[in-house]
Amino acid sequence: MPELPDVEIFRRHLEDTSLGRRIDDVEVLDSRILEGVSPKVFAQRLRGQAFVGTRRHGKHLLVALDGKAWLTLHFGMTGSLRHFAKLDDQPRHCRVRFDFTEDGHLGYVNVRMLGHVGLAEDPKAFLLAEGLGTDALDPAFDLAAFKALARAKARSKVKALLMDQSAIAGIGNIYSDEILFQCGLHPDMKVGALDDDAKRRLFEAIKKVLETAVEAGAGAEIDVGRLPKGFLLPRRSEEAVCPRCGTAITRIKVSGRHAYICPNCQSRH
DNA sequence: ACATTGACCTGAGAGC
DNA sequence: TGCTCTCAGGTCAATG
Repeated sequence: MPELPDVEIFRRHLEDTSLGRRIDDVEVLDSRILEGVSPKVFAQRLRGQAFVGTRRHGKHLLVALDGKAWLTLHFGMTGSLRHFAKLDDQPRHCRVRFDFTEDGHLGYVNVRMLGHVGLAEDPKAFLLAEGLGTDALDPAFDLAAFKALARAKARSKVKALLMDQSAIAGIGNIYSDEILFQCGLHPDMKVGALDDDAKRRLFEAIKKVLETAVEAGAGAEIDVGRLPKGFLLPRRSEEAVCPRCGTAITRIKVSGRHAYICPNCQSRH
């Protein structure tokens, strides 16, 4: 679930429900999710602080506290964020719970525990240490920047480049498939084999697909029913057919991950 | 410099 | 009902 669009939606959910709220207490329900800090210190540092701002970079969410620290959140494959009113409503697999002095609780939920929650002094230094490339939706990431990346990563497969967080931050398995489907490129292609027009189409698909997915997530999560009809995303199965040409969708393995493609629409040229 | 594999975790769903 | 197997939207380390 949590690729850039999902994390952006979590960010907005936090802004809508929890910004300006003061933390009365913090409950760490599973300490394995914490990175670089003990539950005791984590709770001590947060108690009495308020959430005053948010920042997303790729799949990472950072939350500013009115002290100088930042809360850092990464969601792995199954993480999410949910505000709830009463303790009775605490979602399953809630690993960290922020209890506000008023207006309920914010839960960091994560089934598979692949993800981390921590504290950072300085967001820039934190992102640098994580080794992340530019955020895929950052306006500074433009066609020229993408072409420069493509030159540097000419020997990678296109799907691997899209998912490489040190190159472009925010795209994972699902959205890399969607982007490649939308611009008609085969995931197995070498980046170096893309001509100028293919690079431009790929770059435009990155922006378009991610923006469209964020728009489809006005609620707390992406509603696949609100995605355009031409999206592959709701059709990730081998029983599905291409929304464009009706050819059977197939599953192949690329760079160690399963990719769903339309063998008719996605060419190697 | 790249791809591949397995490990980290838990739960859902399929098949028996 | 319950067992076993496979799979999953992320990342990291080890290996080829």
